[in-house]
Amino acid sequence: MKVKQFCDSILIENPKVFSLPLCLDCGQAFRWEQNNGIWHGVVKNKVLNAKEVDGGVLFYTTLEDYNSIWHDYFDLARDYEKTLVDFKEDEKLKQAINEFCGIRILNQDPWEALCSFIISQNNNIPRIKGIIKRLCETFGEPLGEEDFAFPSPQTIAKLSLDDLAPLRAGFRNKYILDAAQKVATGEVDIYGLKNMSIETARSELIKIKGVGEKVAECTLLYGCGHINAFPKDVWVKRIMQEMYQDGLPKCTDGVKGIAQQYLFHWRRNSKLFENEK
DNA sequence: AACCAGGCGCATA
DNA sequence: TATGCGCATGGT
Repeated sequence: MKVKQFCDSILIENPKVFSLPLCLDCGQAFRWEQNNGIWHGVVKNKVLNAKEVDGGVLFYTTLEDYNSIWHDYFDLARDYEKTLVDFKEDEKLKQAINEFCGIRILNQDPWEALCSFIISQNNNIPRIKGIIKRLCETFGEPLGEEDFAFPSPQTIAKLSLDDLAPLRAGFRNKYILDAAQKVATGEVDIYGLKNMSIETARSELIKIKGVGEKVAECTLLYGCGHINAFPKDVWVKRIMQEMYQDGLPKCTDGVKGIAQQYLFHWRRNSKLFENEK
C-alpha cells in the first residue's frame, strides 16, 4: 500500500481493494456521514475527513495520525487482494466480489463495537444510526464543531435507565447499562479480547446481558481483530440456507469474517435479489 | 396499516 | 437441545 504525504493530507495510492462508501456504509460502522463526496467520521477522539480522488483515497490528516490510527482502522496492513483472489474459487463469492469489490473490515474500538451491536439487535440500520448519534451527542465528549466522541463505558456506567430514555433504544437500554457496568468494573476485559482465543473471548462477551452469539461475533470481528468471527444475522442466515447448506467453502477458512461482509452486502444490495426485496 | 429489523432472555418440553 | 413468545421503537 503506497502512501504519499502532502502538506494537509495523505494519499493512499491506487489501492486495489478500498472503497470509502463500501467500507463505511456496509453496515459494520454506524457513525460515518458523506457530504459532497467527503466522508466524515470520528474514531477514538480524532475526526477524519476523507474522499476518493483520481489516484487513490485521500485522508485529510497528518502522517502521525495516519500511522497511529487510520492505517489500523482501515485494516490497511492486510492483503485483501490475495484473499479475494482465493475467494473467487467460489462462484457466489466471485459474484459478490465482482459487484462490490472494495469492502474492508474496519478495526473499530471494541467498546464502541459492542455497544453499537447491542443496539443493532432486532433493529434496522437507519434507526441504529439515529440511536448511536443521540448516544454520542448526549453523553460523548464534544470534539469541537459538531463532533462528539463515543461515550466511555465509565460515563455510561454512572447513568440510569431514565437517563438513557431519550435515546429511544427501548428494551436495549438495560443491555447498554449492563455492558457499560461490566466493562467499567473490569468484569469483562474488553480491551483484552483481542489477545484471547476467539473461544475465550466469546465466552467473556456473553456474560453481558443482551449479548448473544450474533452480537458477540460482531464485536469480535469489528472491534477485536478476530477476522474469522462469523456473525449470522437474518441476511447471512438467508444466504446460508439458499446457497451454502453444507457450510462456507474452504477458501474462506481463517478469514470468514471477510466472506461474511461481502455476502451480507451482496444479499442486501444486489439487483439479483431485488424481486425478493 | 401491517410487517419487519445485522437478536436475546426466558419459559416450556 | 429445541422451539416459541415478548420485547420498544419506528422504517418501509
